[in-house]
Amino acid sequence: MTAFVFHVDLDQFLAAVEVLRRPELRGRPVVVGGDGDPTKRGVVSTASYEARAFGVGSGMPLRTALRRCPEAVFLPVDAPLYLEASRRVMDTLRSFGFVVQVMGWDEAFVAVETDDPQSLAREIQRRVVDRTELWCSIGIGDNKLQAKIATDAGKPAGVFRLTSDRWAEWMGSRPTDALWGIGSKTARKLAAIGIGTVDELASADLDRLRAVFGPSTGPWLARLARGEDTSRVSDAPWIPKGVSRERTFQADLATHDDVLRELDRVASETAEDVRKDGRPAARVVVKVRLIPFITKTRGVTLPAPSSAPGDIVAGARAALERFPPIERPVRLLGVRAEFAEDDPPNGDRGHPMLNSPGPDADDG
DNA sequence: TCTGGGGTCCTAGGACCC
DNA sequence: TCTGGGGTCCTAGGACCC
Repeated sequence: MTAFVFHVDLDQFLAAVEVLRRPELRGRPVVVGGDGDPTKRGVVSTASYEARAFGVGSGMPLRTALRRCPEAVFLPVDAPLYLEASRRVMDTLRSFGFVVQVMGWDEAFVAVETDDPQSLAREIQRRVVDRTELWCSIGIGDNKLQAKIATDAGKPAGVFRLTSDRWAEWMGSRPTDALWGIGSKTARKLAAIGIGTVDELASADLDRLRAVFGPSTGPWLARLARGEDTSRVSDAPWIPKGVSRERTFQADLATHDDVLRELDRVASETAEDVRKDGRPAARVVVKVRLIPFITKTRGVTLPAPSSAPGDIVAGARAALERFPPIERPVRLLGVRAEFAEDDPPNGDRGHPMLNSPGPDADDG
């Protein structure tokens, strides 16, 4: 028996769940996002494959999606529905007896032991379809990073293996942002120092990377490019560090009174989440997005950690006063409450999503 | 094309201390 | 005159992910 990591990712998850509820939508372009009104501010959460054929994709403004595919069916995000479908999928994955790490509504890592990973992956897919009527794709890797990247190559409804023996051949000539953790900004920064491909990053000079990206991030980028990841698949319960609420307004806020009124509303929602959590908040951070899409944050540490809604709202007002005078229309307000740190800080910092042991924790 | 909402972690710079 | 050398904490911003 050999250990592998599987990455299981539901295909067009939100759209697929909507089609189960309304079978007449099958085969039609379906776009899930915002409150379902494509003339409002909002973005696409999931587009069905039929909609993708029109150039509609995740993260795209709904107004753009409407222009590209006027005949699409636009639906609001129905979180409770997807959460329930997700729970059934995750329960199905756990029914195999392996450790399952849930990564969101529609994906999970599974730590498996098998002599035939392809067959096991097909078996998992089959059981998920039988129990939930939802199709997933499965990436097979020696670690989470490899498995995560493998999944996309198998979509839809596929199985793809990207283990260490195949890494360099499959990834080497791809652009650096094909790696999980490198986005457009980092890719551009890498390109500026002559690193365009995964191969080039894998063999890049570490001191150079340290100088440009910092002592921790630099070497980590090189490890990513080599397909290295020592983090474990963990089913430990997730404990949020804070809670936040934010609102983009359909019409920008023009007056200070409007801003104050809406800030109180958003802060009250955050306060309600704090109350539900049960832990007191230690710090409150306000986010303001101005026209044209300029985002600033200011925060305050509360005099003492508190769960009282009045204290959260007062903290938000105090944070707002730390901004320079707001002289442009406001398109978004957000309020985040951070809980007091009970545990000592984790010295094993790694990738946000990989939860890896970090730069100093192993041989590198 | 005019860009949601909810998160996490890393980095840099200033304050402060010895 | 030309300004130590750390260490830690706090804050704002950047980047990324689902």
